[in-house]
Amino acid sequence: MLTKDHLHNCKNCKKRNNIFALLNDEELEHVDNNRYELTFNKGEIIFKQGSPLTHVACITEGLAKLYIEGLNKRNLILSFAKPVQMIGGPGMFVDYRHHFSVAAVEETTACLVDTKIIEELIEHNPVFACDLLKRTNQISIANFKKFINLTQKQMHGRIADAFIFLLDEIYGRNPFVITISRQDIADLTAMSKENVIRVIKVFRDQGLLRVDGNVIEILNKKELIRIGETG
Amino acid sequence: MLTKDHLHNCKNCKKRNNIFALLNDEELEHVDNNRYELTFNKGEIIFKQGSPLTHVACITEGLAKLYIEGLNKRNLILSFAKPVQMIGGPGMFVDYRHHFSVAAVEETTACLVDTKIIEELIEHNPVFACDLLKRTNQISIANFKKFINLTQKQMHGRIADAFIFLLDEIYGRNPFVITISRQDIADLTAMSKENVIRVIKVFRDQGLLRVDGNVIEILNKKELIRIGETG
DNA sequence: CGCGAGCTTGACGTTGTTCAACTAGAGTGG
DNA sequence: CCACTCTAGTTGAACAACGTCAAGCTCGCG
Repeated sequence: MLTKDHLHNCKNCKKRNNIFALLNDEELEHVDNNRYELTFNKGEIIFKQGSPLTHVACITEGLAKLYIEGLNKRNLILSFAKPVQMIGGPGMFVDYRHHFSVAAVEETTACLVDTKIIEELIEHNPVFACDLLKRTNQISIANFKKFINLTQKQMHGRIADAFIFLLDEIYGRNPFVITISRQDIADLTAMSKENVIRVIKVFRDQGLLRVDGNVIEILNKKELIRIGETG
Repeated sequence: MLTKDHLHNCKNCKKRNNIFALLNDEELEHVDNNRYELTFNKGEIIFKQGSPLTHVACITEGLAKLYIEGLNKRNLILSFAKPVQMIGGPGMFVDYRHHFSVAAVEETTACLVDTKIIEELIEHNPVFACDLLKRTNQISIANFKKFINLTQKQMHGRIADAFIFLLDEIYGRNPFVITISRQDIADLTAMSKENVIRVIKVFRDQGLLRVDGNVIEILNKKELIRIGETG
């Protein structure tokens, strides 16, 4: 399902990532000529860990999860990508492979841009290169926080963090309908799905959350933040 | 303790990082004019987490640990840096702060290069920029592996990994004298120092290691690798 | 000789996983 | 319209993994 009808071109695109604002018309057109826009159904794989890295993805619609396929079929969700976010592989300049998988959590459309184009831009447009380095660094910093979360907090703190994250970074309103599964929350917090459910139950009983199936309402954000901070 | 006597200049330096081979004479001289070489005693802080990021460090002698200061005075060691490795902060282009601390594990000497110089190089030398992106990506990939290690392996697997790492990446010979403490191994593997000691004892009793104070000999590397792989 | 820091050990309690069973809801075919 | 099935969610109980606490040890150093 390839189409360029939906968005006429990168120059006028309302859903393009900020980084493309750093390009001149000629460069933008070059990107435009080397992209594919396509839509993935819920659950479908966008990038598969281990496969060749040939394109970066820019999410224009929906929600995708970025996750490492670890030991014994266990996954670890690194982050999510929603519209306007770009997913660039760390395999660039290294081994040109994907080091994590990306899958659509909801129906998701993405523009795929050839990595060669990105590399050309890096080489010829220093501002673009700096911005990319900035983004890479921001991801590194976020990963440091994640390291501490996963290794030094216990379950309650990790789940509290997760719900604050889902509210502030993903769904952006309260109450919200979660489109990710309990297993996804487990993969995000590195715990078993059974314990995810148990901790949610505790929070619900304490009046911190209202949970009705997939509808979640954060009732006491401050307390959740406190739990997340103290571990 | 500032000196430039030890190494006459960057151009002839035998201990410079490969990345500087990508610079021309003029650029190298620019670096040379904006660096300080200094020596840190064992235990001394080279960079402090949270402090302003003004320089990157190139280790020319000794061994340093890079660690996040987490919750309740607990640290997490991200990696080590030994001679010829460069330590560049992820705060560059972001908030210009250090996001981890760096401390000398042994007496360590380092060249400190102003981040402004590095940024100028990135902007004017695309090959340098690409190489830096490559390094950043390699670190990201290593961090993914660390995520899986810390969240999906249990203590025996993590300790086995740690000793293989110390042998292959840090000390490079067998037997070797560890200059890091048990607490450091604990911070590296995200476990308590008591359990580090207990697992080492098990490995010793199983004939995988010989341990005499700080002298370690890997007796059965294959089995340790197997334990590390299976978790 | 005594002191202090790092190392070691055992006992104990807590945290978190696993396993098995059960439930609810969404699709599917007769 | 009703079984049937499949998946996600839920619960409880048993168990394993891991951290904490307290005590004792070793060794270098003043």
